[in-house]
Amino acid sequence: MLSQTAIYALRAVGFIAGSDPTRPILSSHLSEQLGIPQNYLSKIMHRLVQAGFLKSKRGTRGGFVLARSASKITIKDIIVLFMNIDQFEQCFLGNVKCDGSCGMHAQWKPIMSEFKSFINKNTIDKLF
Amino acid sequence: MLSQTAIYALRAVGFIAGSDPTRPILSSHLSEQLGIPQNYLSKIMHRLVQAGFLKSKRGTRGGFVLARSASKITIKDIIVLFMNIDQFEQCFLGNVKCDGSCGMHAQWKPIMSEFKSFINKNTIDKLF
DNA sequence: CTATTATATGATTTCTTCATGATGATGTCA
DNA sequence: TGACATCATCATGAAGAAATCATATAATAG
Repeated sequence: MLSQTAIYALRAVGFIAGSDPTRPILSSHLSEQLGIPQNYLSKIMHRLVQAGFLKSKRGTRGGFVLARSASKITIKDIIVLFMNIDQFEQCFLGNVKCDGSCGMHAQWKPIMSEFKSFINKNTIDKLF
Repeated sequence: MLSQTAIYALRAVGFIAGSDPTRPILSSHLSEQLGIPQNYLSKIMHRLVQAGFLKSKRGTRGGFVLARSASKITIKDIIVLFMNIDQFEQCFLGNVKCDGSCGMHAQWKPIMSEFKSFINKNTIDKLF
């Protein structure tokens, strides 16, 4: 459902959201606590900074902090950075523009609606 | 959600289930109609034969037919052949053995339950 | 028996995702 | 200033999924 990378990103952001906001979190600390390969995580963090969800600070007492309130960042915001969200619009057998004629449509649509609503309404302060 | 290969397999099986059962379906015909690379499909078909869902016949008037009634083959039966179904048991952030303590568990579980029930109760005669 | 029609299958290539290692750049503090 | 801490970036590699190529094998028709 989610790519490994998206999962890593959500875990990392969630961890930061659950920490003392006055203390930057080290990339190495995240890596250790969450079991994410350090260098790989480093790139993920960088993308999160560039996208404006985190702020990074180098040097002593550096690390990562949230760039905005955790309750203002949805799970979906993070997911779209790391995976193609079009797949959530597809019908069961991968048809992007299913007009409802496929036999599964009526049953499949509500399941995906639930999922989309789930990632849309939940913010990262609920992750931990 | 589903791997490309699983989607191909379901489309192929669904197509056969919707065809005249007295006439074997050619692999080349499936490939054309469903837009699946021929040689790749050939291997998928072979796995379906080995697993007992299809019967194959070579030579003139050969092709593939269902080995048993379409209403006796669930979508899940096909899926498990082509992807690891464990991922459907995971909690939202990939934790296989989430004890319910994660913040998302209560919301996530019913969504996955719906999905699992969906693939379990629907048979391939409903695919077309 | 042989030409034709099909499926079967192994080897190889390509693409993407995930991961690692080494090095560069920058901020802090004594 | 200089040592160190920390993020940033580059370049490479490993693994799996997807796709392709080439060829083998089998059944049928005539």
